[in-house]
Amino acid sequence: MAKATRAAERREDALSRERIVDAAIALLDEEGEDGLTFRALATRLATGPGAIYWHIANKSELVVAASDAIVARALGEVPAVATPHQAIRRIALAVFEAVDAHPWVSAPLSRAPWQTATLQIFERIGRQVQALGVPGRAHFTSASALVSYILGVSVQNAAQGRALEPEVDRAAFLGTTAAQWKELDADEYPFTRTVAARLREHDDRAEFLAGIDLILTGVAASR
Amino acid sequence: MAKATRAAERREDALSRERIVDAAIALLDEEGEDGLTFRALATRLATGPGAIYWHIANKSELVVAASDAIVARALGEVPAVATPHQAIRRIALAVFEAVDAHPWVSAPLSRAPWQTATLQIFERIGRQVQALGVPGRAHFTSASALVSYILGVSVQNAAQGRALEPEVDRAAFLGTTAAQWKELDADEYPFTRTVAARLREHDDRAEFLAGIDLILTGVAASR
DNA sequence: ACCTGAACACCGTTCAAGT
DNA sequence: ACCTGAACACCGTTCAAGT
Repeated sequence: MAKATRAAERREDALSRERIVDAAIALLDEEGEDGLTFRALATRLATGPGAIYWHIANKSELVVAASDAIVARALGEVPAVATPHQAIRRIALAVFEAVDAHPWVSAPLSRAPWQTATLQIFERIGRQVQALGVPGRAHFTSASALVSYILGVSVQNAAQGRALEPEVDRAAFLGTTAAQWKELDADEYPFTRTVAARLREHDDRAEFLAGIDLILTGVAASR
Repeated sequence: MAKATRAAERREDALSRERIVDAAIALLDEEGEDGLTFRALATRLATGPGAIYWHIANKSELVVAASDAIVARALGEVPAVATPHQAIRRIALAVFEAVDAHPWVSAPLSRAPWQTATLQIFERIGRQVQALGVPGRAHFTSASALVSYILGVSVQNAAQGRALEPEVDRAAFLGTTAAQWKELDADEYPFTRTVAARLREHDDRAEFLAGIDLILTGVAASR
């Protein structure tokens, strides 16, 4: 190891990929997607914007690394449970809540497919699908469907949260949306108008898990 | 109607929201997401960038309007079919293929929830769910799950396509990915390694529709 | 090897001035 | 009412120069 490298490692304020990613996560959480700029990040790391490029290729790679870290952390905290069905629900919920807490994860998750984060979710879900005891040829399809659904809902939910003014609470928001839906054109939106009433008692997490159960029922039926 | 307005309407090169959105779609299709700038758009419309702001509030609204147009067009072309199950597959496939052909639709679709496009898909799917004859309380959950899945897969698939170099064909890409999956760490990715072989015979559309069938099986079981 | 920060080549958006 | 285009306030990224 070169002398210069060791010296840099010893300084606790030395730049590193890890420190940069951590600072990026903090910035994204505090200021939102638009808050992450190389200038703001450099200021936070007490350096110039150019320094970051020695450790990371570009902004896209930085955001992907940040989202990988969030997903890895979330999956690492999923507790072991008795049945594969329960395990799948736990993994799904962990992803949902991670994206809900860090809405900026949506962008890399839906922009960079089969990155580490997606692959980790796929792997974790896939193992439980295997454990369900369905035929081998159904494994890939079932795991893919579950992962697509999980990502789809999580991304949609995060967008919902982002669109909301912070001071508007969920109940008020659902009430407003329900009212809007009821005023839609009766010929164009008959279904939406009919289910608008149901929106008031809407529970995102419960609805999300109900969808998981729907898919798992379908998977079980393929036995 | 004011004289000035009528005069403008008569000139075939007069600016209008519709002409702007059409030009934006063309630009997005030809140059990709980064190709849409107010300067490029203004050049194409033979005007200055400021002129556009008279008709459209900002870039976000423009991209949402463009994606709404794409989805509306795609849904408008879905043929009527015999069974609700078949109809749901057709609607799903129409969305999938629209997003595949216009990958930039992904961004507004996953960023602006319950915009016109999402609502239209929800409505169309919902009507067919009603026709399936499941109990009323299951309508909302079933339609939501289907829409989330459809959007999830479509967005993920579009990202896949965008990541690919244009000259790399699908077969070669799947081969490379399968090879990469097989070289993953055996302890960390046992499932992914196992299903890697299946990737070579992977058919995106077939896999997508298999997922739809999975959910519909689950919906039917809730009767 | 790693850091600095000015500079480059862009953006979206605004706005005074025109017609 | 609608259009023009210069100007403002930013960006991500590069790179010569430093240590």
